[in-house]
Amino acid sequence: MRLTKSFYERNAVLVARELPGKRLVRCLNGERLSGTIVECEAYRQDDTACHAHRGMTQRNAVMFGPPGQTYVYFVYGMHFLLNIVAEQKGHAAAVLIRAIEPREGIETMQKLRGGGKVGKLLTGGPARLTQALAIDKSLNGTNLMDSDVLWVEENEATIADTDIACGPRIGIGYAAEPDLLAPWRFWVRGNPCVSR
DNA sequence: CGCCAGATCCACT
DNA sequence: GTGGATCTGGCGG
Repeated sequence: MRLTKSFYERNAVLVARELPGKRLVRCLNGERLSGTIVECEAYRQDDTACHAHRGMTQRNAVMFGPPGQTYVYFVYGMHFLLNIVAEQKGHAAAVLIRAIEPREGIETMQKLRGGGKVGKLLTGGPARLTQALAIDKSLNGTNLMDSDVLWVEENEATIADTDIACGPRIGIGYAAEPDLLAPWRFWVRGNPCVSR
């Protein structure tokens, strides 16, 4: 069953805490590629690590829109990163998906990644998973509640609260001290696909 | 192993 | 013009 708007419209930190264990599904040429979300991070409007903290721009506009849409952006000249917009329209917030554990379509993901990669090297890392799932800027603004190419659904197995760990976010050295230290990264304790 | 630079584009200043 | 919510391969210890 797909996650609904009521899941995404809450505080991004709460959404990020509950996304690990859910299943990210990408339908590519009729094939289901999917994996369990095992690592993600929350970003909020008044957060110096967040792209939206200086206000709306062409790039981050979707973060200011309604929840449950994707925010896909390009960094470092070669990587796409996948976020899910959270909170209500007008409150810019999103959750960066940092790692998944592959479930379906693993061979296709390996081809998309250039072959031979397994475990953490296949889908552990925000740019690795987008490459494995063929997610690029053309999917920016996708509505996860009604898209037929990308969505998030419940998994058959859930993760116990005690197996969710949290800590500071990765790669935000430019942020101010309190934001740098905020424990807004959540991951499945001990999962081999977590990026680090 | 770990460290570090290069890759390579585009939105924002 | 600058630098980034990253990854990879090459080099040195």
